[in-house]
Amino acid sequence: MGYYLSSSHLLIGLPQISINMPVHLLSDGAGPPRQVPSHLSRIPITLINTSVDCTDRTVQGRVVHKGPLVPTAADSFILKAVVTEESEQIVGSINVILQGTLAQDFSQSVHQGDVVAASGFTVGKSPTRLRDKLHPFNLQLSGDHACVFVSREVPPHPPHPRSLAVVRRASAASTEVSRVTKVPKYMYVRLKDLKPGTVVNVYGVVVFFKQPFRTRGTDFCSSLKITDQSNQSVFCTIFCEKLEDHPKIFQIGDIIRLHRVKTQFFNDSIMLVNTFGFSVVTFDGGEGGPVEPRTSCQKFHFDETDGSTVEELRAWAAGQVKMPPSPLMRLSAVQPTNYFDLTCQLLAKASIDSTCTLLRVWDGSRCAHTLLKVNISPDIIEGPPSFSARKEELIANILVYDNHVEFTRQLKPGDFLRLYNLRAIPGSQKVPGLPSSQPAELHHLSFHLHGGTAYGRGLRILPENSSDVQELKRVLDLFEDDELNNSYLMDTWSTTPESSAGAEAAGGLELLDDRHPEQLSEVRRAGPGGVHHVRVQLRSYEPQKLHQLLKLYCSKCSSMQDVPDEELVENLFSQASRSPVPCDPPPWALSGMARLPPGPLKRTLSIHMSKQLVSEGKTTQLIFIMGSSLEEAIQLTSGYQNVVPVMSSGGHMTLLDLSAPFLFRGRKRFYGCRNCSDVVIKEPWGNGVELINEKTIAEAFGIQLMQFVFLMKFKLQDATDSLDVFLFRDAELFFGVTAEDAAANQEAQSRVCRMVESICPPEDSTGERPWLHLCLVSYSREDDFGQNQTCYQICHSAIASSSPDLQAPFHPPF
DNA sequence: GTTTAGGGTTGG
Repeated sequence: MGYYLSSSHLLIGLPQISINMPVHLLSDGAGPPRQVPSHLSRIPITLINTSVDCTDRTVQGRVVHKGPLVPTAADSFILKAVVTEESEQIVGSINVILQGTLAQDFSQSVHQGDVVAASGFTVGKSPTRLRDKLHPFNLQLSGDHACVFVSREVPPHPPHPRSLAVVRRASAASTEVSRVTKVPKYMYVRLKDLKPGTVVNVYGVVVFFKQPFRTRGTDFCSSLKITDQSNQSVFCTIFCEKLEDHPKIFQIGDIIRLHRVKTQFFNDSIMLVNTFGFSVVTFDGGEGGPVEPRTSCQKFHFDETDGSTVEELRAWAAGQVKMPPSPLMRLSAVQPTNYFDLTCQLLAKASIDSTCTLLRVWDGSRCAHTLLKVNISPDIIEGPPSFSARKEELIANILVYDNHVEFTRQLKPGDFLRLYNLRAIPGSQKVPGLPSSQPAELHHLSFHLHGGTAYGRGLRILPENSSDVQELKRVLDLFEDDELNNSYLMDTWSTTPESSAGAEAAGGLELLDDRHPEQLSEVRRAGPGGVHHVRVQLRSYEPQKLHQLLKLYCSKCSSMQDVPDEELVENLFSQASRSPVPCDPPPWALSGMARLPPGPLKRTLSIHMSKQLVSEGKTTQLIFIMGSSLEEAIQLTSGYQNVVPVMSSGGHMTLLDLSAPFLFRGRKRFYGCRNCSDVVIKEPWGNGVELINEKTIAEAFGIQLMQFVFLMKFKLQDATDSLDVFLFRDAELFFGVTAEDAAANQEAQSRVCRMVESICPPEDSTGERPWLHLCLVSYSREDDFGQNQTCYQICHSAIASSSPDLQAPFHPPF
């Protein structure tokens, strides 16, 4: 079936379904969206870039990730999704950013797994491309022309006849629309109103649960206890043969909806057991978060009343003091004898014997106590046998016993896990499988997942899209970043402050996540390895000269350097042209003199072009120039797509010193890393290379391409403390501008400058200093003296300005 | 047309 979503809620003259949602059913159908208007032609995701005209084009693919609906300033919304297109071994994935009512509609009506077609989009640089390794560009959908067509897989069976299903059965033979009229809704019984011997539907907040465990019968069993606004708590037992049919409960406070459970008496109280036609859906219990149903069921009823029921239960539970506290702990907080739940990533595992498996996990924080070391022969370890000394310090060895061993067999290194009711045990322990000559050391803390299911003991894999995993990944990613070992981030900032121009606009900062803010003093107390949401003002920032916040960064050796200024580059060019040593042109080159458009030549300027490219008529693709000034090289970019300045060295053609750009493309300049490049000029178009750009040229010349990055230091303050934080990893997201654009383009630079001034108006201006909602991640790094120091970075936060000036989409003028 | 379990920690 298809929907038409549009930010202006356009109906295009087709029947409307009576679902009370701002979504319009066009026609029934399965497979690829076939109701897409015929004037739209499809463009493969892999071909998307900013120089392709995307008017009347569609991008089609499957929604493999759907992010939360995030409120922004000015009462709007933003939602991010990832769409994947698979065809003939080519797989392309691209980030899709939806705004406004389109984001709301998408959030409500589109599920992960749906096939969508998007049109009316604009193409932008993806600020997360370095991190998510997805497409270098993204699709931006907002405004009246943007729309999304949705198609959903045909469910294997017709839905329950009484259900007002979001997903209706599609008939391949017919495109007739089945209208839904006056469908009876599900009735939900309050828990205190349950009567024995009835089959009911209920909603509740989970106050206790066990992950499914194997019974002596044919099924797995989930045990849980739920409560609701009637203040009654009721025990439930769910029997299902398949694990995927069991409730997906991640933590206490989750919301659960049970359909077709029967009531029965046991021990003088009423309880619930699943019965025929049973189905279950769960939701995160966090107030303000997106209402995303968790189910493996393809077809399930979900409408706007479900959304509000979940919200009501969340709000009610948030005000209940009797709700059990969460046993979740970071490793850094764990004390001897604690029982606790742990969210972590599995790094390696080893089967010790039939009753015990070792899981090596981390959560990015460091336990305050010395941890048990388990020496396991490398040949029984699945995953890396060892890690860097720095990382090993964060790894917890967890011994999993008895009934839980079976579940660990399906785990793979890299999985995100939640372990329930772990025990931290101090002192000497007999570890099974270890020779008695190697007893666990005294006073070392060991972690055990004991046998049995008491207190919900167990473990489960958490899906990557869950918010807890997303948060954990941000912490872990930071640790993995080698750049954080780079002392650059710790260098003293030598910039002298200078007064900037008056602030033009008062901006606001919007966190792409809605949490209760913490105070800076709490953040400081918490130490490294955490994610914090704060409400702060920006007291000052460094550097104050904007061009200095752009750096060149090598992802291979993690070195960072300033972008060379114009004078330095000019000098390198004039040095290279001062010694006109003759040079044998390479055998593949045609050589001659350049005509510089416009204006006369100031001196001899020799040029080299590829014979092959010239023979193919591609005369403007690539030019090598020798003896030119910087200015002349820049002029040549108007006539040639790739301009490579070269010089003669030992009779051979070579590049200028790598402090200079090795390539000019339009306004963009590309630099190579001095440490990691091994320059040999070869034909970049060999081996069937069709495209000539900075990547293919760098590869052919043995150059390690450097990236433009932003790096700033902010001093944040609130009523309790002040804190120095870096803006680095998520800086492009923060500014909504890529560093590469800012490097090539004055307009982008001034945009960033205005944004910084809007959140930190100069002292002498009348502008008020806005309060900013920011997400901070804390991590530990070693300083030059071997001391661990806690650092902070702004993550996952973006400027959402109310100023029209800043809000206008940015289009590079070329 | 319904067996299984029916929360509650000491254990390597």
